[in-house]
Amino acid sequence: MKLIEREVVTALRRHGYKLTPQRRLVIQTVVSTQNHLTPIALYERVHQVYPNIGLVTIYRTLEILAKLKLICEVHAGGSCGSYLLKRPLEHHHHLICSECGAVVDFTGCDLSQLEQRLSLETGFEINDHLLEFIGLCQACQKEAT
Amino acid sequence: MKLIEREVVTALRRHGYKLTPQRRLVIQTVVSTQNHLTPIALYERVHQVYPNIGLVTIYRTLEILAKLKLICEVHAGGSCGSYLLKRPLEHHHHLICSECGAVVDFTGCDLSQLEQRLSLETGFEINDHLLEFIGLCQACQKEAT
DNA sequence: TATATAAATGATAATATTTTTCATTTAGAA
DNA sequence: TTCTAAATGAAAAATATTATCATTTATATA
Repeated sequence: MKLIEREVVTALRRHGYKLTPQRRLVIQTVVSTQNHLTPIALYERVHQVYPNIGLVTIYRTLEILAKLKLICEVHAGGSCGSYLLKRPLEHHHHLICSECGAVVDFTGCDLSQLEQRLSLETGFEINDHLLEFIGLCQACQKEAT
Repeated sequence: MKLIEREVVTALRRHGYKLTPQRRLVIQTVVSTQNHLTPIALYERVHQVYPNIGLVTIYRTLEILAKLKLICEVHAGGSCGSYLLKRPLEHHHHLICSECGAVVDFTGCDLSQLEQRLSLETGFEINDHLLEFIGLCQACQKEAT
């Protein structure tokens, strides 16, 4: 089992959730893809290994993983409602390929200065932000030629 | 008619779309709110003035306005599928109140340096980005006390 | 290891959202 | 004013998500 998979499993159990074969499979599938997946895409993959699984179980598992902040939702390029493993641990953002859905994480974007400026200018109490870049990954650039 | 409303109307006609009373009302409604609106919220408002309008017309009008880039979609804080007038003209971003849905536009965030860095590091060809801040507007902060 | 129990599952139905279809109406050009 | 392509609204269809509930199962504990 991958280290990161074990971390997810551990987090689940620490919060009192049972580790069923279905959940294990969903986690394995999410861990082993770099792409963002919709619940249905995830279902299709898991279904091939475990044909008896219900789509509801996917939704429920995603809900738990989201609550525990083990996955992130992506939005850019019409991808709302797609999820992606949150490769721990720090605050990070995503660079998304509009063609194949591959996601690269990045850190080191300091928005705090901007945040402070906006707070001052608008009086908002800023709690969170959403930053995504969208483009073509190297592989998809080559294919496009 | 507000200046900005006229601009939207003009853009519609320039692209060969007819200006129906329904479309005019949808536009008026979008122009006159600072909040982001779901198709259904928009429908409810327009419906009060024009009870005969169909929800489909809302969807179709939003589709056109989005295609002409006259409105923006917002995402942060579970607001996917909500729209907002694109107050012209420059590239800008949004600061969204999670309580009341009010949106404040801001410019002057230069991501191009970061974009360049990411391009170099990852080989991505970056085409677009999504940046939103979410928080509480002044009014909602006061109410919360 | 066997048992008890609360939690999880999957089938089904219910809800919600968005799109399609199509007959009728209408904006705007001629 | 007339004509025609475009737009509308009603209805149905397609999608996506959530709720209900009887059955099964993971796991704590005897």
